Amino acid sequence: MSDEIDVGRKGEALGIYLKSLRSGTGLTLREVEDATGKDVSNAYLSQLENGHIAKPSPNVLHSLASVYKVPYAKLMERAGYISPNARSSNAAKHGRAATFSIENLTLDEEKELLQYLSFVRQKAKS
Amino acid sequence: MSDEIDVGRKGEALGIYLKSLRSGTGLTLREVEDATGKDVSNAYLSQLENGHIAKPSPNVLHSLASVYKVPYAKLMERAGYISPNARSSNAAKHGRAATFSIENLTLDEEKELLQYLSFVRQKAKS
DNA sequence: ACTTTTTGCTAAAAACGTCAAGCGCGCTAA
DNA sequence: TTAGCGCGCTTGACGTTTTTAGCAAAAAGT
Repeated sequence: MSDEIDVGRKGEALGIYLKSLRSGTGLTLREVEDATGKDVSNAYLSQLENGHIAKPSPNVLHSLASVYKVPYAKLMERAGYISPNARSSNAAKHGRAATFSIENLTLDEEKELLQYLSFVRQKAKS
Repeated sequence: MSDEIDVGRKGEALGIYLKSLRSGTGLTLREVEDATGKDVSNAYLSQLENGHIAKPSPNVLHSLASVYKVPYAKLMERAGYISPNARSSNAAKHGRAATFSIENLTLDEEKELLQYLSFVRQKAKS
């Protein structure tokens, strides 16, 4: 269909956002690579910023989010992992069986989880 | 498009749990396959995690339980083999600060939370 | 000027997760 | 029994992500 070198399109929004974040800090690609502890290579980050990757893995997004100091969920949203107004058709609650594997949480994990939950629910309101 | 996730239905709870367990260890599908001694193929594990398998065989669950170092009965329970209340005291498995107020989660919220937890845990490694 | 280093970037290969197709085994019905 | 269906499970792909190795141009020394 149509042409060929139609860059990203999907990852374009994410890419531009990432690029703006980086230039906001003045860091180079390799400096960001180091800042993530080699979690994200400079080459890969370049592909990311230019929209060549549609859906980077959440791990990558998490690393970048902490480097740029933006909420992880924001990057997740731009990458299309969570729909901005994902009020699930499935409004049914099943409160009782929520005794999930959310035992064995560290304090930090619990904190981050609740933070993330509030984000999700805030989204759902809209 | 359409990252709609209404798959499985039955194996959904088990699948998400398995997925969170795996990314908790940072292993890949093929690495888990090797870890089980080729007991569980990577493709099958993928189907498992995505809820495409209603009732995996107990020996598969047993292999995975030993790889992930979780009680075998727990996986059996999630797979629907044994009733949830047929377990010993729920007092404290690991004594962590685990109080989590997730009484009224929707199914989708619960799913997203567990996924997010996976990422957090994988990130926290090393 | 001429090196040397650093920057952003890219092509190719590797690794990843998942899908499609099929095999095998237990079931159920006649 | 035998024929068929259903479903767990494997194998072999396919498309995407991520790594590796390096490129040309700009920057910085000398």
